Amino acid sequence: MDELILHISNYHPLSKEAQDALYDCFEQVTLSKNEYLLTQGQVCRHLYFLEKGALRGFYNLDGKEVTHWFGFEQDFVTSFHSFITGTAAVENIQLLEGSILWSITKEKLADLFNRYHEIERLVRIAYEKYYIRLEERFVNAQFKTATDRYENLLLQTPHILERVPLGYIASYLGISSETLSRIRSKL
Amino acid sequence: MDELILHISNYHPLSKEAQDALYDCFEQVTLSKNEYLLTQGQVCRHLYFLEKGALRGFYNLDGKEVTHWFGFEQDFVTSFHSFITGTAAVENIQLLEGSILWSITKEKLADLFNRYHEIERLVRIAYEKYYIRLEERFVNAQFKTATDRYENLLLQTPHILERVPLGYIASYLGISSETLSRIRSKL
DNA sequence: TCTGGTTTTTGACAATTGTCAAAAGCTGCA
DNA sequence: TGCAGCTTTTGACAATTGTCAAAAACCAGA
Repeated sequence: MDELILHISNYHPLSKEAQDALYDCFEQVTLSKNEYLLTQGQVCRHLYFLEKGALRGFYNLDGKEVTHWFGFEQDFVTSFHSFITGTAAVENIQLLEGSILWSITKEKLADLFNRYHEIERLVRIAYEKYYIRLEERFVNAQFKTATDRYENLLLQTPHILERVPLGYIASYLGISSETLSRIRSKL
Repeated sequence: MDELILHISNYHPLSKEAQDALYDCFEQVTLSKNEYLLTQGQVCRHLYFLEKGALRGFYNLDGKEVTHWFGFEQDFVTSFHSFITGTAAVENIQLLEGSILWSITKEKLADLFNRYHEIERLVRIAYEKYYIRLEERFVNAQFKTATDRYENLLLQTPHILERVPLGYIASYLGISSETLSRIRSKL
C-alpha cells in the first residue's frame, strides 16, 4: 500500500488527509499465477493497483485469444471500458505471475473524488499519462511494420520480454507467433 | 460558445458560476480551409473546441504524410502530447474546411481547475470518453483487417466519408489509397 | 531424471497489402 | 468552355505477413 502512495506522489502529491482516505478505501487482493481477475461478460467494478506481479488483458476474436495489454508493478489496471460504462467486459484479465494488488470500487472512488478535489486531480493527471501511452501504441500499431514494433518493444519495454511468453508478446504486437519468431531470428 | 457550454453539459452539468468562468477564458478563432492550427516543431499551448468545420492531424513519416485523426463539430482538439508535456509537437493540424473554434490556454485551464473542482471533473470525464474512443481505434488498428476497418468506419462514422478526401481516409485507416480504392470497389 | 505437455521454431505455401506507373475522373478558375 | 492540377482508380508485380503442419526446444511435476 505504501507503494501505491509513493507511486502516485510522482503524479501529484497528496495531503496527509487524502492519503489517509486512500488507505481506508483500498483493499489488498492476492492472486496466484493463471487465476483471473476478471472474465468476459462480468462488469468490472474495481480499479486495481498492481504492487507486485504481472498480468495480461485478452479477449476472444474468432476463437483465438488476443492479448492486447500487459500490467506490471506500479500499473493501474482495470477493464477500462467496463469500469467506466458499467457494461459487461469483453476482455479477460489473467495473472501471469502470483501478484499483490490493491483494489477500490468505483463507488468508493467517486466518493473520494467528492471529498478530495486533489484525488480527482491525481486521476485526471494519471489519465493524461495513460492516454499518451495509448496514443504511442496506436501510432505504432497503425503505421509501423512488425519489425519496427518489435524493435520498439526491445528499446522501450524490454522487461516484457523477460516475463511474458513469446506467444502473448506476438499477439500484443499484432502479429503471429511465427512472424515474431522469424523477426527475432534475423536480429 | 453556447455550443461549447451545451456540449459539455452532456458530459457533466456546470454551475452558472463555472459556466461564466468558462465564457471568460475561451477566445474565438476562425480559420479558413488549408490553414494550419499547428505545425510540427511548435509547442501546442491551446486546447480547442471545434464549433463548426473539420480538420485533420497528420505527421511526416519517411517523407509521407500520415493522417491519424480528424476533428469535427463538438470535438475537443489539440496536439495532446505536446499540450500536456509542453514539448514540441510532431504533428500538424490543418483545416479541412473553414472553421470556427474556441481556444483556451493551458495556464487558464489550470487556473479554472484550481477555482472550480467541477471543471476539473468535467475534464476527467471527457478524458474517459476520449480514452475509450482511442482504445476502440487501437483494437481496430492492431487486430482487424483493412476491410473490417473500412466497414467499421462506414457503420460508426460515415460522416467522415462525406467530408474528407479518400486519400486522407486511407491514411487514417492505416492503408494505402490504392488498397482503399480496391476495398470500396468490392463492396 | 524422466516424461508429457506446452511453447517456439522452421518450412512450404497462400492471402493481404504495398509500390510504382499510368489512366481516368474531378474541380476550380481563367 | 477548356485547361491545369489534384484525386482516385486500375494493372502488374513485389514485399510482408498469415496459415497449417511438423520438428525442436523448453518446462514442470512425478
